[in-house]
Amino acid sequence: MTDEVATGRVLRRDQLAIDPVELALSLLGTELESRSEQGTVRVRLVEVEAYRGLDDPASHCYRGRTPRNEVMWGPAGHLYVYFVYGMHFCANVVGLRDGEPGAVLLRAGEVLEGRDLARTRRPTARGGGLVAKGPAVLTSVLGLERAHNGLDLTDPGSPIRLLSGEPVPPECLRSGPRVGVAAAKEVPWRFWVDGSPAVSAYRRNGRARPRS
DNA sequence: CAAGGGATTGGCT
DNA sequence: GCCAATCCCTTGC
Repeated sequence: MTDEVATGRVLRRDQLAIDPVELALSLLGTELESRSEQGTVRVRLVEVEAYRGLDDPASHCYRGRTPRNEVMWGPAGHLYVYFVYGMHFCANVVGLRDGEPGAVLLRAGEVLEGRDLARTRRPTARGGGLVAKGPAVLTSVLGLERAHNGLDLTDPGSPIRLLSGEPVPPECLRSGPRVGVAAAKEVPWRFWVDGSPAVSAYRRNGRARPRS
């Protein structure tokens, strides 16, 4: 292996096999690294949302096990990728609570490495390749698609890995309702890093609202 | 097997 | 602010 880990170490499965709400918070500040023939893109995660299995009407696995949500039943630390709106992919890190399915949607990140490749993969995104703002932009920038579903992020040899990154100062942590979720819209399971340019605009009723 | 709608985005009004 | 793009999964008949 000639690769070098850019920042921190690859996270272990036992660090991820926790309640998705807790996992969501702990994923802020970690880094997701994608390596391919095209090159490497590495992002610092700054916005995530928890989806917690059988109790959560907004979760994909709320109604039980199906072919699509299979990966959400574990093991933890694997990548759950799904296709939405006929054109976008979204990516999650699988977490568990007492053996119940769950996952954390990755909504946004700051591009730390591979800006040019990021821009090539998502030319229309604003930010000139420096930010991945929105879950579908994030997957595009990292080159994630259907084939990556189920991939183990804790395997050091995996093309997609989760790295420990730098801790986020506690005073920068924020939480609020999840974006674009019709069910359980008051549940504050969206977590983000205050002040990051990559974080989505606050939304209500599924639409963007101007900042006051 | 048909139909509804979705954890979105970017462009246009 | 509004809406089209565009596929697939899930549900229900």
